[in-house]
Amino acid sequence: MSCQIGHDFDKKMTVKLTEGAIEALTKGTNVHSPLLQVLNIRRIEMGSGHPRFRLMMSDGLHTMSSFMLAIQLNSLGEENCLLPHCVCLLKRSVTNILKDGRCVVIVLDMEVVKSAEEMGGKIGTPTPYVGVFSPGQTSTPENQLSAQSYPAASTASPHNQPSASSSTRGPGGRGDSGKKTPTATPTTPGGSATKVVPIASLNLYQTKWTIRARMDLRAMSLLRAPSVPGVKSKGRLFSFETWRRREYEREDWVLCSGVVDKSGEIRVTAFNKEVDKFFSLLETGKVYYISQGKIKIAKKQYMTLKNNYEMTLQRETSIVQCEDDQDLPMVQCDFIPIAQLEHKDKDAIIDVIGVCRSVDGVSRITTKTSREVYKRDIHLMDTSGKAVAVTLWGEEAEVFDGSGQPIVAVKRARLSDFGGRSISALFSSTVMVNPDIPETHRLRGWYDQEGHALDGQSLTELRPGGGGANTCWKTLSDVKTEQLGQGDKAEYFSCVATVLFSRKESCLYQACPTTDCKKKVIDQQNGLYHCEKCNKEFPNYKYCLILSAIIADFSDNQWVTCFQETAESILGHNSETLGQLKDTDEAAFDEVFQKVNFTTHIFRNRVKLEIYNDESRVKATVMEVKPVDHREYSRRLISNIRKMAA
DNA sequence: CCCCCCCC
Repeated sequence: MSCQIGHDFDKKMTVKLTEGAIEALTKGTNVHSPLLQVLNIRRIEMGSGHPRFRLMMSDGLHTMSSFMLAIQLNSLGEENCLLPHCVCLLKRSVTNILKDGRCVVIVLDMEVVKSAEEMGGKIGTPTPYVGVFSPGQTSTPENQLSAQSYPAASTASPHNQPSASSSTRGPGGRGDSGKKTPTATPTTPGGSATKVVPIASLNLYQTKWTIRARMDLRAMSLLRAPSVPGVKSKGRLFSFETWRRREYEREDWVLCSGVVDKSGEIRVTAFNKEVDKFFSLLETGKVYYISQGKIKIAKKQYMTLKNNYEMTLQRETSIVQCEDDQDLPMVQCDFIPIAQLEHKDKDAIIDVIGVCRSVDGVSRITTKTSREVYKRDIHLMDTSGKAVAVTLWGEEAEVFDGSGQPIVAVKRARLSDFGGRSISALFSSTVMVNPDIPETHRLRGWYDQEGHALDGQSLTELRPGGGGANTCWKTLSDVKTEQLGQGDKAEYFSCVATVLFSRKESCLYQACPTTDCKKKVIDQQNGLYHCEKCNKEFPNYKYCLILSAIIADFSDNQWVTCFQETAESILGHNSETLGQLKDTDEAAFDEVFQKVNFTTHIFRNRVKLEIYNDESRVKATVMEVKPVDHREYSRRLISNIRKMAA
């Protein structure tokens, strides 16, 4: 049947919606990418959590208003892409049947194919769908769904028929029965309510249990693994927040979290379908009833939570929010004062908290197994005046922002003996920036009042000269007295130095226009330029830089050569702009070089003995130019003074 | 069903 269009034939589009799709979605039968029309959209504020968008959709035959946008699609709602009457392709969704039989379709991926404007009106005369609900239910599900209840509850599977509503009862015997909401009454799919048991009592043999536990989603991590049959993939670590920002992708997903109650904690893992189903329903720090999870023995080597078992979510698993959760503890940390780390064993799993007083740069390293990974050390100090380096990995290292000296807590990190004592964040660690706990406020007050003035003694021994682990700090006179770079191979050092002079003459050259080729071209005097490296002729060239400069610190000065990137960052302009200035505005070009004088930077230099016409001399090339971090620089100077005084 | 936490 073709769709019916309204009265205004000349303005409206003809679109055939997927009639019967709503019935199929609620029944959990297969329906492939149905075309649906948005009839209404409503934003629901969720208090502390993300707002949620609820949609009334039509398939031309029926309407249903319990479509929810998964949080990762919130931008569609926020950016007004889903206006009433637009037509959408529902690419991925998951249907959840609530305890009382109401049905919620979580929209995981959806594309607007016709805008509201193009459509102009409602297609056909769809009627509210009432098909699958329990006998005796008189009203349509949409007017019963409350903002409080729908995101909290999700039953086992899309195919689970909502027959349990009449036989549900509370988890019995707990102190929460008085204020129970309808969502806080978990049942198994069979309809039998199960007893709430402590996490510590979970075992391999009993399957009819319900736990009531706080979701420690801050510990949630996701592995995304390309599904290549027969190939065990390494996967990749994502932080919870980062995943939320990502577009949903058709890949294998694994989700880990911890849940805790008074008796203990257990690791919870979900895979693909269950990730789809539960991920956008769960919130950090909320309490849920969980039943019908699969209990397995945890592998020792990956056991960082205090439990010999772990749980995998499966098709039958039910997770239902418990609103009345005051009695359950928040996720506990057992912080060890940094000073005491000296006495702890290597490889101990510990919780640590401190002021992040400095942050090293992010670096990309190659592991023994040729894996590339980001790494970043941050330095935490606590009221003991002791400090320690904490290594963050992967995306966490990449995005970490230490501005404003935040309080950083790391739960379940591993103590390492590298450099004396240091700490490494693990897959199962939780890194919290300014967590809202008393320790944070105590440390903040201490640091702002007195701690900031402390030099702080680090348990992590830095390499001679201080600074970052890889940084070899030298004064310019050290470089000469130590005869750095005079051997066979090049040597590298860093210094804080000031530009005294930079040579504007012949700093620009005509280079091959090919991307990544910086070879000087030969002007053929016929309008063409030849690149010997690419062995090609071009009608054009680009400007590149070789800048000679004198840099100086208090001890000495040094001629250095800067190539493209470092020259650009010293001069503060890109080579193309400089080339144009040189050709069009000589005075402005000169001024650039004037302004560069007496600017101070961190230089990382390469020194190597080079031989020209039987004469050898050390040539210094600038590899990297960075702004001076005065706080860190001062600390290093103080530390050097101490060493000299000692 | 993941499972790796790496490097200096």
